[in-house]
Amino acid sequence: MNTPIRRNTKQRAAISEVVQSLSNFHSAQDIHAELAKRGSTVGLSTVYRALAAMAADGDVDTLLRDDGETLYRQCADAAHHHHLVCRQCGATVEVDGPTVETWTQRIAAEHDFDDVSHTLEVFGRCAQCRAQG
Amino acid sequence: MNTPIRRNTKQRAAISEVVQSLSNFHSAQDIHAELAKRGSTVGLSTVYRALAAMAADGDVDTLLRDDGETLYRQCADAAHHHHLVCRQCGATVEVDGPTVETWTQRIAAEHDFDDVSHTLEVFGRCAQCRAQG
DNA sequence: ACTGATATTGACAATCGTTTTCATGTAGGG
DNA sequence: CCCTACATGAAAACGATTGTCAATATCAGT
Repeated sequence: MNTPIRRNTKQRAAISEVVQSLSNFHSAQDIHAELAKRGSTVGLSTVYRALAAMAADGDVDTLLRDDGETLYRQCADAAHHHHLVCRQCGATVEVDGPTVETWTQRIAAEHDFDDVSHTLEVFGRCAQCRAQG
Repeated sequence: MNTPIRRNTKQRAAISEVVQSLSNFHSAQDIHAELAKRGSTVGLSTVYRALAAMAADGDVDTLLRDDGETLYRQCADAAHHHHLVCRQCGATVEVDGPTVETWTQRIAAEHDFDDVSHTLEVFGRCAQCRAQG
């Protein structure tokens, strides 16, 4: 049950590079397509595996879309934070929520729950998209 | 583009009954299986369609699991609320979060976002499961 | 550098939840 | 009772993700 040692490969470097160059959240398939567009021949399975590993290491953030598709994003802050995402253009703002964190703790304590974690995402329409209509 | 009129059928009644009898969150497949166990022959597609309709009408709450599977639950309170779910046994507590609601509004306003909504779920381990180890 | 143990890759098949298709059944207003 | 839309169910289609497995590449130790 020991975690396998992680190796540095061209493929992972390429994937990492693409994820960094893309702002906002993108699916594994998106990233694979972008990779292909740039001439890379990385396999789709590899993209999935690399992204999963990066997410496990906390190098990228994940977001579950309504339809169940998983989206990945390179975040500026490695610490725990949440996202404010524009429903239309996908523009993403990283937000810190100390209020929410303490609220979560309190709720858990009140109901005698242990080892708590939470998921929180905020969706809306950004100023730019609103201006356009 | 007008919403179709909703009809009352035996199938939907059966599905509704099962959902009510099951506490906590369950997948469409779970519900279909439970239906079968009780002698009903409702088709899987029908279960999916009925649950989607019920969710659209706000009659049941939905929860997206990490692996993308959608879970459904009959909630006591029809109003907006969140859930504190035990990771182990699935026990669910409905919690109200005025703090979170106002925080969300503030964050959205600060970044000039419009028409905001949010998803928030809290996971943990309940007292009972902790006692068992 | 060479080597060996082992992590990684990629093409493809398999899985699995969910949606669609379409012919048939049925609710419910007139 | 009769329409006419909506609903059903079986099966096929779908789409994201994961597994398989032989070939390959990484890297620590020599």
